[in-house]
Amino acid sequence: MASERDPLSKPLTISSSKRPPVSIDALLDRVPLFNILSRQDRQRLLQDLSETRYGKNDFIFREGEPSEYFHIVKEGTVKCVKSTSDGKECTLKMLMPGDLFCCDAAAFDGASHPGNAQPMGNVSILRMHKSAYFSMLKRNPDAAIEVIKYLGNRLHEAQEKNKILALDRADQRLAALLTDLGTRNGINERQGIRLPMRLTRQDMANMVGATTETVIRIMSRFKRDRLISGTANRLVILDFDRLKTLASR
Amino acid sequence: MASERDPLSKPLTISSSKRPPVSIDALLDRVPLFNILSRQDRQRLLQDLSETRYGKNDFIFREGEPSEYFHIVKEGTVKCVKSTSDGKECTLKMLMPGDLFCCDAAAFDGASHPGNAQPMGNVSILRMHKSAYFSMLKRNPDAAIEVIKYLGNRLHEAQEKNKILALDRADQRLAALLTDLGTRNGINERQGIRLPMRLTRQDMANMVGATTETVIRIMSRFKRDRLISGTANRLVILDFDRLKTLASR
DNA sequence: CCCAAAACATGACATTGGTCATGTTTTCCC
DNA sequence: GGGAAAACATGACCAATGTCATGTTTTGGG
Repeated sequence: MASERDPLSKPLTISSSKRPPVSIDALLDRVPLFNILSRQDRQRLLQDLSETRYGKNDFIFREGEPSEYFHIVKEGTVKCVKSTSDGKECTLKMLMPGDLFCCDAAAFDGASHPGNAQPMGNVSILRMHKSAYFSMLKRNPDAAIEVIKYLGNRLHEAQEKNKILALDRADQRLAALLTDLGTRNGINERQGIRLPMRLTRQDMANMVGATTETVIRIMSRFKRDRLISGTANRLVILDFDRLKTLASR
Repeated sequence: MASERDPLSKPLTISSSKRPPVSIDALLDRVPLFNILSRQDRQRLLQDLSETRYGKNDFIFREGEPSEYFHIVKEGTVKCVKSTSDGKECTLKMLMPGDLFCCDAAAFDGASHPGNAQPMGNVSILRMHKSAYFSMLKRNPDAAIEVIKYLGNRLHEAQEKNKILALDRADQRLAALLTDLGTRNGINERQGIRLPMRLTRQDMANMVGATTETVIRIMSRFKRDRLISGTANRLVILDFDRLKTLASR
């Protein structure tokens, strides 16, 4: 189920140590929002985009900071995180190359970021000031409609996750996370579907609303049952179908 | 905190038995999306909008049905529900007069509804075929930007709810629900803030991801602690601040 | 106004998952 | 390649919440 994504996601994924250079043009080609722009508008756009690199412990932005820019992930993985005063964290979404963020309301009125954006490893981000973004949308109703579609999809995702958090057990939530990541980003290998991003038990715990210990216990069970293998750096789904069945009861 | 909403929400809220007639124009005045349209476009819009009434046990649409229309709540309350094969339900959102739904991707490509839309009592819904909606957005980039803002807000709401479901205890989730409803829709009265919609323990359970019994127990405790009073038909928040503190630890 | 249905309530018990403690393995950086 | 830090692992215990059973109160339609 992930095979049709391979040729696209491979060159944009940060691999172990060496990272092939990615042109901005090659990225924009893959993003529907930019594909529909006229040649002229797309040239103008390139003027307004700037690229920034971040490392493991940086913040792209923090919760509460004013939201001034529209962002696109160019390389690497970015996580959207909310945290509580007592140190607990909840990872809302992992953004992959081509994903947009802050394409919404906060970019227009004076609102602030509702959560942190943090790199998972080395990432490269394109950004554009909201005024340039805003005027691009005004010139291109079709682009605005692409943003509406994108936001609609993100909303449905968030609502689906709501349902899972509200109704499912921890093992089902974890199975849903793994099959989702496998479907979106997995790379087919002989043994199964490999997840291309580093993902610790702690990372998973933050994504499914459970403690690290609980996730470790469940992953140990999954490993005993030959559903998965490996740890953070090399996580492979051995039996996608059985995992999927567990997730959707 | 709810006082500034009173003059607006009162005439549009379905009251106990008699419901004052509401003109479509009066509703559209309050919806940012329509306020920015030219007089001419707004006239055209009125041609394309049709009104439908639904009662307690109807479905406005069901999960899986093709998504053909853009909707606006005119009167009453609509709930967005997802359910599982084994009969459990999760209420994602309560929509009030002026709220939009299906303003997203599903309205453009051939996608289907990701959940049910069900009335909570008698409601009146305006709808517009996606082709008319689509062309209105193309003619009015500003309208498209309003939709982007609206969807952005809905996404933030959904993400905030994600965080609450992932990290908070049932009593905190319930306190968060009550203060949220109180802030958005509450009506100030002598004893406290009354919630204007009928809301059973079961309804609340479906909104916070808990069982009816758990919600009954927590509500009994809240009642003993003089945080709230009343049941479904007349629910009053007696101590908003304490409830808010409980919610946000 | 009456009565059936829905909503609310409460207890006993089972299960899930959190907490804390302690130990092993893996990773990664110098 | 060696050592500290991070990640993984497991047990004991307990708090939170689900499940099931049973009973009372409230509501709303005829």
